[in-house]
Amino acid sequence: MIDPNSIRENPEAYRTATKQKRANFDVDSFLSLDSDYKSLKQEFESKKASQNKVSKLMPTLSKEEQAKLKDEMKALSAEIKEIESKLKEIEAQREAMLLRAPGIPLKEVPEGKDDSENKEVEKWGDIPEYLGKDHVELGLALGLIDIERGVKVGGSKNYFLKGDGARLHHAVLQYALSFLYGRGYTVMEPPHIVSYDAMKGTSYFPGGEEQAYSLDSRDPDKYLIGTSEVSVCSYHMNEILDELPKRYAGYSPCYRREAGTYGKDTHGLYRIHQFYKVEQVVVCENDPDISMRFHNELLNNAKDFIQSLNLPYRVVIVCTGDMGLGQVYKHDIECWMPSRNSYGETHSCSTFYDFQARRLNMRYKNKEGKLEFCHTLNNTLIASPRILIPLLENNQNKDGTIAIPKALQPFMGGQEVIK
RNA sequence: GGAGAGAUGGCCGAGUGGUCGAAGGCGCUUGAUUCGAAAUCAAGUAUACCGGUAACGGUAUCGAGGGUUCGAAUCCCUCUCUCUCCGCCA
Repeated sequence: MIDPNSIRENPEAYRTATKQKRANFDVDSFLSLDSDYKSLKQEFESKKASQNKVSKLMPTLSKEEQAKLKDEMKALSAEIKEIESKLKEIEAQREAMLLRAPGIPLKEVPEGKDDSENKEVEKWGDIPEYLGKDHVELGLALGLIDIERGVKVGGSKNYFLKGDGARLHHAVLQYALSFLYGRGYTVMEPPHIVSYDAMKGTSYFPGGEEQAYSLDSRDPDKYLIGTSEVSVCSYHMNEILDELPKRYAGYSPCYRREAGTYGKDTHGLYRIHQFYKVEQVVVCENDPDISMRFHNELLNNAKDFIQSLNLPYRVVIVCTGDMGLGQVYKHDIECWMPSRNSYGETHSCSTFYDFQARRLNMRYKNKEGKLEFCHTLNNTLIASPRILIPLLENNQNKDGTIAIPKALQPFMGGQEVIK
């Protein structure tokens, strides 16, 4: 959520951001509604003030005087009620608009229409010779992945992992949790089913309803999370935090409807309805420098982690048109996926400033003792099974076996090879 | 799923129609006392928004929403959540 004052003070910046992000927001209709809202509210408050004044006087008066006043006050009361209902209506409209107002991208963010205009800023690792088998073939041959049966049981975009495939999947997740624990992050096992408020607070709703599974028939207002960011950020909803920063490692399954993606990335484990993710979440002070520091920390954690798995990757800075509504600064990390003959997105590192914290009503006392909204950030540490694509494909051997990266071996009982 | 009890400030807890943003206590802050501390005493101690340079004034907020009333923390309705008992259950 955007501070309405900030829109009043700097409408042009919001016009630009709205265009850049193709947000469903109109600065000028907001401003006009906002001014209606303000004047109506003032009218309401002054009428209410005179009513309160009389109410306080009432018990000191005689019966006759009271009766006389009551008749007068009846009219005022009716008037106030009418204004109040109008005010409520306009307030709701204003709130709905405000929820769709975009965060303004930092000056570092390149201008661009979509992901094709993201800019590569870093490249790491040598791309190995591709031996020709993709993860689906490898998975089938070694009994690691069974997509056909996944579809039989759960419909399209479903899968089974089995045997060493399932073990590798758990190993990489377990390793990720240990890794973040070692860097001072608090491991969180959060709710997978959340309320509308949590979805709204993290800015998935309104707007992202199509992408979320809803349990609506028997449990209205309950949704499956698409990332533990939703639960973990909402952990401090409506709270005043007395200790910052907070570093969390959220671990959860992620459920995504992937509506509108039919025919896109149909092959293998790239785009699926259910996966697991270890997510980094930071809540920190309301300060651009501090946010930037944490953005780099989160990005570095992810880079260090992939490097320890020895997966070639590149980092791109995400352009204006490919950013989410609330994000002001964002990098993606893409790992090399031989079967796609390209880098594929595996990580997404976002800085929100106070966009989510305002929606979540998550505050802290700053040095002057004043309450301020926190800043929030998040980044993937690892998402699996998508990460199995580069993991299997880049590590395949000529004899059809797969080398397990050194860092994962302890989490596979010391096993070095999948065969 | 059935039956009952409850939700008040940072915390505990009083408050069944008016002068209640809310007693009292705890906690916290400041001052007095003390060599210092404890104890004691005194004062202060919610948030948001609007107006004002400020002092200050106004409005809202007692789980959420609606209703009754000139006036609601207090009465009525709906919902959410918590607790206890019963049933079911990994």
